[in-house]
Amino acid sequence: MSSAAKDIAPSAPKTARGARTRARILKAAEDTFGTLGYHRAGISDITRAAGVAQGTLYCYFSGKEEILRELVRDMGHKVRAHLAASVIGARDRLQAEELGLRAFLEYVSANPSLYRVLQEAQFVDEAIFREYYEAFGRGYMRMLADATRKGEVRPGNDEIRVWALMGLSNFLGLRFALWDRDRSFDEVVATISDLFRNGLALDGKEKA
Amino acid sequence: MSSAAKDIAPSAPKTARGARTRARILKAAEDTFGTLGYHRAGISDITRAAGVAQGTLYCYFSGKEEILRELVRDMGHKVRAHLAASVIGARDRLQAEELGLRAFLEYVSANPSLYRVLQEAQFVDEAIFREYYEAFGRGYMRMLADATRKGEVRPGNDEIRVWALMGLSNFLGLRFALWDRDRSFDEVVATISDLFRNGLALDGKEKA
DNA sequence: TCACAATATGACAACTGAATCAGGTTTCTT
DNA sequence: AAGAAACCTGATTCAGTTGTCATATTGTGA
Repeated sequence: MSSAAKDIAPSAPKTARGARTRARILKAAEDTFGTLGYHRAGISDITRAAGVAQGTLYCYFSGKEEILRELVRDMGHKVRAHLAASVIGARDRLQAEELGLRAFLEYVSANPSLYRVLQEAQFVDEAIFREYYEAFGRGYMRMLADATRKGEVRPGNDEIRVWALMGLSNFLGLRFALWDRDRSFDEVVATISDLFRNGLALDGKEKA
Repeated sequence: MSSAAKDIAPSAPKTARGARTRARILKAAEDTFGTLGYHRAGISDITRAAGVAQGTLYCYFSGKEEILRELVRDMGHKVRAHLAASVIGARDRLQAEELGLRAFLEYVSANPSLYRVLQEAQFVDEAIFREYYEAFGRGYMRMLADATRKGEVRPGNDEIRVWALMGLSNFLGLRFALWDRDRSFDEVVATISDLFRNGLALDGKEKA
């Protein structure tokens, strides 16, 4: 595991051309991982899709794993930006949840590759996977705490809630955005909104 | 892809010894996949752990993938049995959810390997992965429908709810049972129970 | 225009790990 | 105890992969 040159990341591109090539490789890797999966995808599949030679890939990445890490980091930024933009102007936390869930479903639907890449990263480099969800969770917890202070949300253990909410979104995205779009996003959002507003139980709140 | 002998599953063991060996291989594969992951685990790792030769594995399985499939099927039965047993005697659906979530967390904690195997199966054979959750979901939907009829649960789109609930459990298991046991299961169950009984919102039900 | 630094090439050496199969061992039956 | 059937072995094969490197190309500043 202490090989000589393997872990040393190649230097960053120094010209615009290099930056462009690096980006092309990254995009090609995203597509290739997305369709073939991380393990089935070979370096040659990626470079062929990018239209570069095998060796070129190693000018910018130390190997397949580093590409995956880069992709996951990238995805973290993009998803968070997309969701953050989507909830601007929400009246309250509950409406923000609706907007956020819809935006997430739309994002997954439009970016199936990145979604798969993230899930597969769990088994390639668990640290980067955890980092993604922990970063996501931190932001989410801050929003819940704010909402609680404003009296929009009942007090509770927000860390647990946040993991529950992330899991919920994750599976809804998998089932209703990635696998089969046999339910409208409206329907999904409405159902979950009802859960957040009223719970599952039929009888009223225990404490008003 | 139409190779001659590859897809033909080897015959089932015909003696007790064969059955024992097959079981040993399966158990070794579970452990090996659990610690190394499906892809990092080699056939030789599995056979070494089982204390058999490489070739022996092919007496009972057509290859690595079939072992994974077998393991996922196995896990489906075991988890469902464990959860079904855990909710016997529940007063109502809400209490059943509490008991079920706790049993799930306990199961994950006690069987980290099988949990990881299931998640990785998503990228090795998506069909078997879907099958697992769809089977799970069907049973779950039936229970929700019953509970709705009994007036324990508000009417709603149970298919969507079930996927949300499965995702929620999945992430809570990952974070609080598999990764870090830094919160008691009591705390997790109580938080989710509150969500199911009262929702997230502070103000009361829209319709009493 | 020339020099030279960055970028790109692609054949290939080195390696990996799944699957095979000819032959040995154990267990059962009569 | 002999014979047969089931079971097990593990060195070897082989298809496929990664990462290397000597060489070629491109673009830029003096």
